[in-house]
Amino acid sequence: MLKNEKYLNGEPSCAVDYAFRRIGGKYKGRILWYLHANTILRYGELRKTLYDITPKMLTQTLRELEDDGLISRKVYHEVPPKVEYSLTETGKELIPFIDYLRQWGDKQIAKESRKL
Amino acid sequence: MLKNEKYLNGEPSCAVDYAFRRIGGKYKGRILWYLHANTILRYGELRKTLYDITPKMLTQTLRELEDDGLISRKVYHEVPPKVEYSLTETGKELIPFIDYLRQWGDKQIAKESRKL
DNA sequence: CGGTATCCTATCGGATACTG
DNA sequence: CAGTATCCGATAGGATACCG
Repeated sequence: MLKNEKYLNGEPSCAVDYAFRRIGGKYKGRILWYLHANTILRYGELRKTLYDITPKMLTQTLRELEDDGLISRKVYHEVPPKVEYSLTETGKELIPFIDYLRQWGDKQIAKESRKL
Repeated sequence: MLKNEKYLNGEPSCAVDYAFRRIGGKYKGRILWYLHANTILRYGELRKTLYDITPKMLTQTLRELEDDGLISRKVYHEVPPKVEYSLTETGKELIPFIDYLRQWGDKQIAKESRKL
């Protein structure tokens, strides 16, 4: 398990590293979580929910998640256009972990506020 | 759960974000995982295990983890010096989650290699 | 509505040399 | 052994304007 050094230069050095590369980044965790909570979200809805994201970052992040097979993108060829995002099966497998992390985060935030 | 927008400018916008900030970064996941697998590791042992990390990044990352209460640092005032790192109770709470993520990563890596 | 394009800056992380 | 210090390059992310 240790010394799992089969990947060199640029490749993940272990599965933990591999996974973190796919869900790291400033907004990926939140996007996955919000998609889980709502099943389907449109581009504009994601933008409102993530209120502090720029369109550039939102598009970029959504593309990366799509390329990594964590979300799927459904385009409706209408006017005005409509695009829906949802979790893939692979993406859904990450939800228990994100939920666990969220609970842990809540606990730490509560701890911190008690100290103030 | 959504619209958890009590944190503005610089503060985490939700617990998912909060948690990702603490375990994000290029090496944090691996460090936590290796410390769990070995219980205690010295600075040089971590450096060898993370083989691709520079001393600057290792020290910096360890300090951040320590400041966030995820690991503890024990200094032996000897010559030559000896410093041991281990997980705190709060840090240990993250292990099941990291392990889940690691298994997920392993599965994806296996999937990818089947496609090649 | 759902994006692109362009430009810019700040932070992250790397290389290397040095120290108590 | 366990770090610091300094400098530097890459890249993640932000601001703003525009487009089909």
